Amino acid sequence: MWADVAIPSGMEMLLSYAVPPEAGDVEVGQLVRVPVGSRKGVAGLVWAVSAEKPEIDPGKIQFLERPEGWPSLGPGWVAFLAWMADYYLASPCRLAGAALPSWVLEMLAKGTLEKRSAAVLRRMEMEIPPADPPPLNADQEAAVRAVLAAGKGYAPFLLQGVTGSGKTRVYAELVRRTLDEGRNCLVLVPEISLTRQTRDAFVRLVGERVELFHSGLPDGVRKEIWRRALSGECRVLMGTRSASLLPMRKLGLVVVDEEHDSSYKQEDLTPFYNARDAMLWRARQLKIPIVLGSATPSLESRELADAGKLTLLRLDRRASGRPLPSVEIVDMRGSLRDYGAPLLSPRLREAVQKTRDEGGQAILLHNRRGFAPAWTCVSCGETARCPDCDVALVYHRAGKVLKCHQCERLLSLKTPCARCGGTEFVPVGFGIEQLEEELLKWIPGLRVLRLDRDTTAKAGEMERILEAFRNGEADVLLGTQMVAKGHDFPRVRLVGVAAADATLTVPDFRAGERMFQLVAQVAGRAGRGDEPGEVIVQTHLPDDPVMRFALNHDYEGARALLREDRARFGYPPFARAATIELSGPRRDETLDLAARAAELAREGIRRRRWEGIEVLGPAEAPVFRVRNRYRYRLLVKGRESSRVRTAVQIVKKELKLPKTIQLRANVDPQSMM
DNA sequence: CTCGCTGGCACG
DNA sequence: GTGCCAGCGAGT
Repeated sequence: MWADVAIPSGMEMLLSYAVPPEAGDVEVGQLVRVPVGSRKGVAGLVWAVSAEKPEIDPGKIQFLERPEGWPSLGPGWVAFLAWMADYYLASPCRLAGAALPSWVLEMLAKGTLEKRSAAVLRRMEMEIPPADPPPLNADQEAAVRAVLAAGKGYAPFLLQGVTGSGKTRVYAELVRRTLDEGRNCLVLVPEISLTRQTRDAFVRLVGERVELFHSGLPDGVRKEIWRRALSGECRVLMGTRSASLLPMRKLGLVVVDEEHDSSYKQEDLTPFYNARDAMLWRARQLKIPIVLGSATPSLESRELADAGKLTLLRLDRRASGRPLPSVEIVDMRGSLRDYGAPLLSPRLREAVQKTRDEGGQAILLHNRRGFAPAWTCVSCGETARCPDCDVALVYHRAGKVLKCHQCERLLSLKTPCARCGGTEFVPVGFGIEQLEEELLKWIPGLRVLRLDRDTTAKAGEMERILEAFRNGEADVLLGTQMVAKGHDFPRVRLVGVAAADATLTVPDFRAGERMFQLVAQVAGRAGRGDEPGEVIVQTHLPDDPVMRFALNHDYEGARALLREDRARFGYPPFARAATIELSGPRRDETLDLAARAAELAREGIRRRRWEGIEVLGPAEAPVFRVRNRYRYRLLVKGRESSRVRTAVQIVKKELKLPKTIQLRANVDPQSMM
């Protein structure tokens, strides 16, 4: 018996090994130790088994070793990873690397099975109050019944419910029913920042242990969850993107909350995958129901619903019966001249002040880190740039540094001007630190907590800040993107968006959709308690049609408009796309290879006589140089995903790359270039 | 002539 | 990914 083994690494190929007679039968999904080159005892995952001898030099074949005490992760789970590898054009080895935590690999290599730490177990203890869910309202009841009626088998749903309509209540009911049948549940949520409170609310609704899993948790805790997922002890798992790769046993239901959220798509590290789409495949494989939920479904999902590929369930009324909060728009054109405060209009300032004076809380959102997005030389007008990347350095007043938001490199404020050597600079533009300062200046004594990547760099800081806000230790929670999502603070009466159009400045076909989702989500934050909510949106584009729809909570209107644009320009959901990025230390060499890649793709398409598929580029990436590597991109666009991916595969296979040049393929990219 | 670094490659 | 070997430049 022989086995093809994936070695968690950057390797392209599987390696074949002989199964020693004493190991008995080896199953796909087993963890093994194998020799690789001169290294012995490297961890690997059995990807395939065969009774036939592999077609390689028989002298090369070595034996694998089956370690004691490790259960198999299961052929089904490996089939899932194999689908991911195939669909997202990543090697099995990469998938094994992404899905197997580093501690598994280390313990496997060392051959020691560490025992569980009492401290970790103590930390993971939680109080489980008896379930105390409010009764389902008619809409919720109908949604639950629709899912249950689908019975056993693959059943995908899109639960479109306005903010405050009680989607969570529906999830909880479905989870309870699934647990009653002795099956386990996976609930995906978009960001770390909101997992704990969502979990706590969920525990009360379900009356069952709900494990949390995300990359911000200590290693020991993740280790224990992984173990419990695999043993089937973990009955309800709530986690972020990475939780989709856990080897959950007896899975009977998947929920993907806020399915439209872009954080489900991993695009910084390979494999580039979308956990939502991966879970759709997984649910089909396991023949179980899956519920994608959102107040503002992605155009893709909503289109699938129209096509009958997802069953649309709707919750059109708020559970409380209260109307959606009114959204007020403040025209910021001329704000600097008129108010002297570029981020804080008098209207927003008064609203914050009033909220504070009445004992309420406010959430303010501004999606720009730092104090000023530019640092400009007064003598020659040159803007300070990162030496390694093609971006302006951001002035951080709190840390008294210039920061590159691409590579996080720090530079001293004393760094002389690259053009004229000048040493005097002025900050230009307005970041979140500036809004913080304006708030403190205009509203004396205001207690502000800032939540952004810079204040939450330390582990646990995010939770601390959110907890402090929840405890009423501040009047205002001021944050970037991360405060928009799903937080449910009962005392929040006011939500303000400082610059709602900031997302539109990025050249991206999803910019409009993102702005709509942002404003709609944020609008849903206010007035969740007993107080009516107030939402103030500042913008330089008060007449933007997407903005108007967002203000009126008009999803259908926005969808119709965005859909028209996408259809006209041939973007998703009307076309499928993939990008190929080539990066290298030398500009011309990288461009030559990118051009060659484009040629190969076009040639492949021509040879197959495929119509309706095109290759655009090479073009410079939006940030051309990062960490001193030049980046060129190709875009492959077509009606069928399989053809688009095949075109990319042709390039991956046929393009000979020098070691210094990197190729990264991105299937279903978040943005086109 | 040897030591040490770097790049390219194979690993079953 | 990682170790190994070849090839080359600097030092004794």
